[in-house]
Amino acid sequence: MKNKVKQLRERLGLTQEQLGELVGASRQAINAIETEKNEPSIWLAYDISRVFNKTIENVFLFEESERKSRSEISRGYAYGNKRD
Amino acid sequence: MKNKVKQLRERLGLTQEQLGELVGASRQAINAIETEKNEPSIWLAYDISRVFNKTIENVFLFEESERKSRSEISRGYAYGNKRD
DNA sequence: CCTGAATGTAATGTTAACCTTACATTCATA
DNA sequence: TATGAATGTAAGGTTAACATTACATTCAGG
Repeated sequence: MKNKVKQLRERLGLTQEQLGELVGASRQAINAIETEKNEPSIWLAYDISRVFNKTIENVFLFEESERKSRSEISRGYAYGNKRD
Repeated sequence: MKNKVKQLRERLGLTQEQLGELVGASRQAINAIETEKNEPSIWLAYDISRVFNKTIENVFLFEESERKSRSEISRGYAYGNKRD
């Protein structure tokens, strides 16, 4: 899954290890996400996005990404729904 | 993790099974999320939120939730960051 | 060129989110 | 009250996201 973690981390002058400490994850877990080898758990995605003061959707780019091991999923069932 | 899936699903008149079909998950997976037995993967959380035309953070309530098996994590490192 | 810090990656093990199957319970309605 | 649909839940299996440890590579400073 594409994401902006590396870019945002470097903007804050953090190493992978420092970011890992901030979110309670290992350096390797951060690295695997940045290099798109792993997809983060929802909590790790949330914690990372909080470090950057962004939403999950603004750090992890679902639209531009491909799902690893599943086929096509319908999008936008509630297209008329105007609530956030 | 607390979430609004049941409430939003019923608002659309969907069954757990129908929502599962829309997002490519089993009925039991939807049920486990609604009853807070499982935390969704990031993709399942995303797909569910798209059905409801909402953001992940508006369907899954991290702030009000407790993490299942981890301790305290620092929040808001980049507190001065005004970008979304 | 050294040297250390940062990064990339591999191996191995654990755990939880999924799956399928199956059965019990709740609930609306005929 | 019967009956079917929806929901809740349990058991057993698979898989991927983690952890830890270890080693190789890259890169900036002295």
